[in-house]
Amino acid sequence: MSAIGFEHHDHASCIVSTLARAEAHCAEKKLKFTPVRRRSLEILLREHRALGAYDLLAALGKDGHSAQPPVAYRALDFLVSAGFAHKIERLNAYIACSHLGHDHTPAFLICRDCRAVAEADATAVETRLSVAAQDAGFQIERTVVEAEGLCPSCQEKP
Amino acid sequence: MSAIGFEHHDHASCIVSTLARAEAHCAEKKLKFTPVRRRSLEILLREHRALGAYDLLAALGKDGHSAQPPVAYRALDFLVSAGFAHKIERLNAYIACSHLGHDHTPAFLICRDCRAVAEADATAVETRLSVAAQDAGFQIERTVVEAEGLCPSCQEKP
DNA sequence: AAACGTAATGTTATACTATATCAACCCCTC
DNA sequence: GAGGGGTTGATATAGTATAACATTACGTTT
Repeated sequence: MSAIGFEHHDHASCIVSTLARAEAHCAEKKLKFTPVRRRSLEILLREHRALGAYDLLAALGKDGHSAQPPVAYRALDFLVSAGFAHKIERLNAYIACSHLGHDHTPAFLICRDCRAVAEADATAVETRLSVAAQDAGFQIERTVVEAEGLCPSCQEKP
Repeated sequence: MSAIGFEHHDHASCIVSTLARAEAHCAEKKLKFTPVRRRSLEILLREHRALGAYDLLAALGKDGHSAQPPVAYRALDFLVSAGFAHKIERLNAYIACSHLGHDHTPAFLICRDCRAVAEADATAVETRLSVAAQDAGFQIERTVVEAEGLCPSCQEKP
């Protein structure tokens, strides 16, 4: 498992290429990548951290979009259902997907100090859970795996 | 892994024995099992499902306790930190622990239809995740594992 | 027994998260 | 160019959670 999020990378090009992939995905699936939706994804990518719906809303407001809560929630719902973003249940916040385009079950590593979030792969975890759930007759549709703790840099602080 | 929650059991005796174990645990650890806290656990046990803080609050109100939100949240915080209850992040709700007394990392199976919640053991999941996180330099303190889907009885419905 | 410290509770107010509802608009198609 | 489905705009309100401070309870020290 490799975790994306605690190391540096070329952020500008990551934004551009992710937007391009999102664009392509929408074209292929006949989804409407409208201005609000596109702008919302841009904001999530640019911030590169988990944003609350109201944080997104404020950012949208700054560039002239309507700033009522449903606008943000709709955009987030779209991004999540399209697989462009994930909701972090523990934080009631949303983050751009780090593996856009790949089918995956994400696990999140959440730093309780700086709130940084890394996305890791939880496919193995989900598989294991799924088999076990079957014993109980339960049919899993979605899995939330979130670990809270300290990221590398916050472990060094006092 | 065995999941507790989707099958029938002797509910009355389960409540009594769990309360007794909680009592003993508090005595040993010098924790104060005050009336509100005890009553809150009783309510969670009796309902045997995930309750929102305001559901608990309403139930507390019915038997004369003060019914301001902080009362419920404080009681829930106590129960959770003592290990008597768990928070289901996906539902913003709380449920009495099914394995009180045993040290464990729970996983929850949440039915999206009837909202029933079963508690399973996620120790293996957590171990696996923990090792993997170490590669990223991340130190896990707490893990949330929640699976959403259909419970046995809701799979049979149309 | 009185004074003190700490933890728990009571109470008010407010912050934060999320959705219901309905009207207006856009685009596509027939 | 009329109808229909999906998106957006806007208002209102529901649901979840905590800050802040006053008060009470209780064990410990003196």
